[in-house]
Amino acid sequence: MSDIVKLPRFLLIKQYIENHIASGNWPVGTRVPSENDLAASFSVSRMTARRALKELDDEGLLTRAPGLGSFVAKPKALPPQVELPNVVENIQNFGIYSCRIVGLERIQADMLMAQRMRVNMDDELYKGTFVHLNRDKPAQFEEIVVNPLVAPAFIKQNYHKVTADAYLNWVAAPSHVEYRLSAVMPSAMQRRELGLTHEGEGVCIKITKRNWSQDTVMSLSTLINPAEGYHLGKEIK
Amino acid sequence: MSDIVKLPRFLLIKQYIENHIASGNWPVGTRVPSENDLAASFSVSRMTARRALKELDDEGLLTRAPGLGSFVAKPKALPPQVELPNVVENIQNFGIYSCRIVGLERIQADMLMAQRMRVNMDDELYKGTFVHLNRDKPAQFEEIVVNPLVAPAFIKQNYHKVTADAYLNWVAAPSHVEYRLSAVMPSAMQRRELGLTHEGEGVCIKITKRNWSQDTVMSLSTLINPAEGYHLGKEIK
DNA sequence: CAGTGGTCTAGACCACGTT
DNA sequence: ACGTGGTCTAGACCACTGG
Repeated sequence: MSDIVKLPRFLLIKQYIENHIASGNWPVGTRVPSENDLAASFSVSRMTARRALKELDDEGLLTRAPGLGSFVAKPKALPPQVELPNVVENIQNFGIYSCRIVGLERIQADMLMAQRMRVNMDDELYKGTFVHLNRDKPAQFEEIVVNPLVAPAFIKQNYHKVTADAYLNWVAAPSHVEYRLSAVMPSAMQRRELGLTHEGEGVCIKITKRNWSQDTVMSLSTLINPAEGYHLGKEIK
Repeated sequence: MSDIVKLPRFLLIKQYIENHIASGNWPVGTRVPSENDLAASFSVSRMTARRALKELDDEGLLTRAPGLGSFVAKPKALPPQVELPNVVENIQNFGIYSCRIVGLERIQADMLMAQRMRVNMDDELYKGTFVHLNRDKPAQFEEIVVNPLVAPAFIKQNYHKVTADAYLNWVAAPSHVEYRLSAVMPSAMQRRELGLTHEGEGVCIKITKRNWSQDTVMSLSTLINPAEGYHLGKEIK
C-alpha cells in the first residue's frame, strides 16, 4: 500500500517532472510542459503548477525564460569544496586551550608586506605572533599582521583569553575573506615554537588568510599546522 | 531623483523588512509583521505579502513557524571553504597532458581496503596506478581502486587519452563524493614516479577521494601532488 | 498573433501553537 | 477561539518571445 500521507499537489507535479528528468526521458534542453499545460493535465490552478516549476528553477533543475518556456537545465557540477577547520575553535570546544604570545609589536611595512596589506612602504603595522596549544602541546603557529587604522587598540589587548582573530572579528567583521592553502616545511623558528624536534617530522599545512573590510585590508595571517593529524574534509575509513 | 523603474510590490516589502534588519532596528529573534499585517499595511493581497516573507525565509534572513509567526534569524556564519583544483583538468586546459600508466591490475582486498571499499576481504578489486604529466614533467601521482561491479570493463580501458576518473564518471556518475586532504612525505615509490630526486624536496599534498553510487563504493583514489606550486584558494599577493 | 512566464488579487480551507 | 503560516483557486494584466 502506498503511504496514506497526502502530498501537496505542487510536490506531485515536481516529482512528475523530476522523474522524467532523472530517468533520462527528458534530456538536457528538453522543453517541459508550460504552466498552463501542467495546470490542465493535473487539474490544478496555474499558481500551483507555477510553484512546482518555480521551485525546480530555484533548485537549478530547470531554466525558465519568459516567452519561451521552461527547459531542463544542464547539471552544473559544483566544484568540490572542503571546509577549513578552525583549529583554535576546535581546541576550545573539545580540548584545553591556551596560548603562548611570542611577540606583539609595531613593525614597518617592507615592500612585500606593503603590497599584501595594500599600504605604503614604511607604514606602521601591528604584528602578533602566537602559538596555540592544546593541553600545553603546540597545535598551531600563528603570525598576524594588522592594519592599525582598522584596529588601533590591537596591540594593547590580552590574547590569553581571546584570540587575535576573535578580537578582530569583534572590532570589525570582515566583509570578505581570502584563503590560500599549501604544504611547506616549517622554518627553524616555527619548528622550535611548534616543538618539532625530531629530524623526520616537519611537514606542515600552511594557511594564509586575508581579511578585507570593503576595500582595505584589515589583517593578513599565516597559520602553520603540523600535518600530522591535520586533515580537511570528511573522515574516510 | 529616484529611479523611474517600477519595482514589484513583493520586492518593496522585502526591502522594507531587510532595511529594518540591516539597521539593527529588528534584532535577531524579533517577530516581524505577519502576512496579514503586511498585506494590510502595504495594501496588497496576502499572497504578495507571503511571497516577500517566503523569499526572505529561503534566503535565511527569516525563520518562519506555523502558528507562531516570522522571526529575524541569527546570521549563520558559513564555514570558510576552498575548492579542490582538478590537476589533470588544469593541465588539459592550460598545458600539455600525458599519462604514464604504472600499473593496471586485479587485486584482492586486504582488510583495510575491504573496509574502505565496503566489500568483503579477498573480494576482487581493480587497481590503477598513474602518473599525470604536464609537458612530460610529473605533476600528480594517482592510485585508484575500483569496484568491479560498478565498472566491469575498467581494467580494459586505455587511459592515455581518458583518465580513469573521467571514465568512471562516464560509466556511472557518483551520487556522492567524499574528500580528505592532508600533507605527507611521499613514499620511495611515489618519489621515484614523481621525479623527486633531491633530498630536500618532497612535501606533498595528499587527497583521498571516495566516490559513492548510492550505498556502494565505486572507487577510492589517492592523489599525491608535490606541494611545490600546489595551492588551494585564491592567490594572495 | 498566440503562448510563455512574471506579477497580483480576493477570496478559501487546513494544521498548528498560543491563549 | 484566535492568529499564524501552508496550500490552493480562478480569475486578471503585463512584457516578452516566437512565427
